[in-house]
Amino acid sequence: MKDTAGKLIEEAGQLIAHAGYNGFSYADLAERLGIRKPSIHHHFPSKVDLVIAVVEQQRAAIRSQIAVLENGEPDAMAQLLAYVDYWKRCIEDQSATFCLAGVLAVELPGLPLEVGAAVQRHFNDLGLWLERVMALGVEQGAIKLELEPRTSAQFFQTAIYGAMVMARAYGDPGKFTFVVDAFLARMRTESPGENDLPRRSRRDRAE
Amino acid sequence: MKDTAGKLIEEAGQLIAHAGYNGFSYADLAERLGIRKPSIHHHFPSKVDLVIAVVEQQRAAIRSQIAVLENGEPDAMAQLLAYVDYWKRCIEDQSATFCLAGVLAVELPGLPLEVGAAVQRHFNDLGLWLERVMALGVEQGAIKLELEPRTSAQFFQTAIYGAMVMARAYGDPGKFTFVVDAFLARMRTESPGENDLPRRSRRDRAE
DNA sequence: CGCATACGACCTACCGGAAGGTAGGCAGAG
DNA sequence: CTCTGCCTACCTTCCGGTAGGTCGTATGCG
Repeated sequence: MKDTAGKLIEEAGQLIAHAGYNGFSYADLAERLGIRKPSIHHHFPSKVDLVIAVVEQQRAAIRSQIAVLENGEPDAMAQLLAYVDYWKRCIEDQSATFCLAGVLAVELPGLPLEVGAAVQRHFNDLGLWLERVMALGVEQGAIKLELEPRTSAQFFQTAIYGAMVMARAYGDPGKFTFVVDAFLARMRTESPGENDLPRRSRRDRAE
Repeated sequence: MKDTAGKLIEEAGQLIAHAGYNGFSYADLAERLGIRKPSIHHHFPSKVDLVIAVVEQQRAAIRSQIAVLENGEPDAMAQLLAYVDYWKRCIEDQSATFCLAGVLAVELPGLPLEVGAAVQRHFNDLGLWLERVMALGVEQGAIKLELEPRTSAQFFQTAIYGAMVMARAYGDPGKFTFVVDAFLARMRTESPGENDLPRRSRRDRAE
């Protein structure tokens, strides 16, 4: 039910997550939408415009999701799990096997400057939110934190993106879940089972 | 003092690490070497051949470095630190701001199959070595390991590549060192100085 | 030794196709 | 009557790759 511009952003996002900025063309995109190549220019004058729109849309989506979590979910660990579960689902059901901003970040030195700037804004948003969640989690006693919230947040972000690289490199989506779960286990306070929080179930299924 | 084929592999490696497979061309490469574009085909018939050669050369270099470490350095933690220090130096002095196989891994779904296979071989080599080192480290009591060596190795690899993504995304090479050090700190046995094993010297120098 | 041959490394010139992008037109809805 | 959304036709530039030639050196051999 989306308009063409929206579909363009959506499809472009998938293509970027698949093979990066230089890995897709207006021709690919046009074919997916069932329109002609120059029609894309009507919505996005240049490829740079399009890709920036894609990143900014992703950023907006995440920001609004963060807002929902921060307003509706008081528990820090539950917020983190919601975020992690989102990516677990995306990666395991193949609907998105990598964060598109992550792909762009890796090829960032070769990207147009404005695209790079948008990517950095995305990472900043995410990093700042994680910092808030970490601080909250320590306060709540759900997260053990021998380090400062800032450090833990960066560490967590590293684990997420590193796990995506691993899943790609080994061609095994399960690797993401496996690695991220191992990380979460270490981050929790000791003996999480005896905590005040209900835990859904065991997912640690051997790989 | 390298021959042209060697220079091509070296320069291509830098270009790939910079912007990925689709982010460089034979024209770029020719300009760097000061030769004409078609001359490259004399050494590497196709771009796929060239890139595979680059990955395989990198892989061979790492394999031989691993062999040196495993024969000459009995201490597991010291082996890990040597590996980490290598990347710290490369990233902080900007001589290589990302593992080229890592860049290729991220865009793997859009790569020629043979290139993807070479990239996976590289990751396998690295993963298997890390597994051996982890097992050795636990045996030596230098690494605390509530998880199996296999899991810890994957976790470590995740941290390395995740930290590279972070350094790129935030445009800050220091982030790599920062995050990796935080990871190493968590991985070590508590108060490593009071262990049963003699440790050569303190290398934990704060960042 | 002199000389032919062969080969490696590079060159110029060129190809078909795909890249991102432009110009201008046409149909339908407000 | 205009504006939006799409079209066809076309442009320039760059892509990876080919064909074929030149030069220098190394080798084989009478």
